[in-house]
Amino acid sequence: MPDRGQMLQIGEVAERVGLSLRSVRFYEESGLLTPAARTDGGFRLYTAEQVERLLLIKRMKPLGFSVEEMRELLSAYDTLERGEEGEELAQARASVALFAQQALERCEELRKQLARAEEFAERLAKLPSGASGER
Amino acid sequence: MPDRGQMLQIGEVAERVGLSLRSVRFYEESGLLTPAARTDGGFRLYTAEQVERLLLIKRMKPLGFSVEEMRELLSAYDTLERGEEGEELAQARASVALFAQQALERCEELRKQLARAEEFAERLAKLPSGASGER
DNA sequence: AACACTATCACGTCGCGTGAAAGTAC
DNA sequence: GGTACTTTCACGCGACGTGATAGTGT
Repeated sequence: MPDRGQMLQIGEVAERVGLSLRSVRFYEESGLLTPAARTDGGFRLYTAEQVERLLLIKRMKPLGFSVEEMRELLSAYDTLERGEEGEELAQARASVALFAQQALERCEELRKQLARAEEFAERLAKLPSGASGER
Repeated sequence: MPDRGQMLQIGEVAERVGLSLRSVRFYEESGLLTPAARTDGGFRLYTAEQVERLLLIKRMKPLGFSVEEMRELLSAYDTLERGEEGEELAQARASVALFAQQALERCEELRKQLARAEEFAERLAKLPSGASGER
């Protein structure tokens, strides 16, 4: 049981991670992380590890994984970190490997999108000076 | 009035552009483009120019502009292409310039996201072989 | 007792997805 | 007259945003 002096309320957490309060609560509703504790009054309290977990979630977002997919991955991740064995371990490894491959594919997609976006942005930037001669 | 032999129905258009039928209709609902004509039975008919316009919309999407913002930009774009003058022209140019700058900023954001995503994907890929020694 | 912070509903938004039921084109 | 394509509702969804109203912490 961590000391409450070490723990952060949702506001501090949200600011450090760069998420809205609503998002943090939403991820909790969705089963991605539960605050380690609550104050007597009911305020959520988070450990440093949970802040890390939120950062991980935030890094996953650009890859376009759904909340459900994140939950799966985080669950497998947890299984690995807890040092499970046998069937559980094998499944977790398989799951993580699958996500890793998908992640690489989505990075590829992101690169394409970025390329198209850059092209578009440049064409836009070139336009306003002389407008009529464009095709 | 273009010849209907030259024009395409929504299915063909969607396939060429790579959007769903629903998306094409949605962009119409949102005021981004109106089909050039309809058949007697009510089928939407699109010109080649409108296909181009849809491609433009599709290229804007990765930059994260809202439909309302797209409408603004397309409107300004149209003003430039129609060779307006005076006040209208000035406003349109200003608008396009603003969007151009925002587009560049969002490209910058996209690059950052991609970088974080790549880092994440790599870490994921390295994980499943040896799991316990991780941080 | 003032003040910022937080709690839980619960409805709103945006960009479509997904039928359903009917009409159209060839 | 079959069948592939299209039409208009209209509700659903994901990932939060946005109040409203009330309780908490110092």
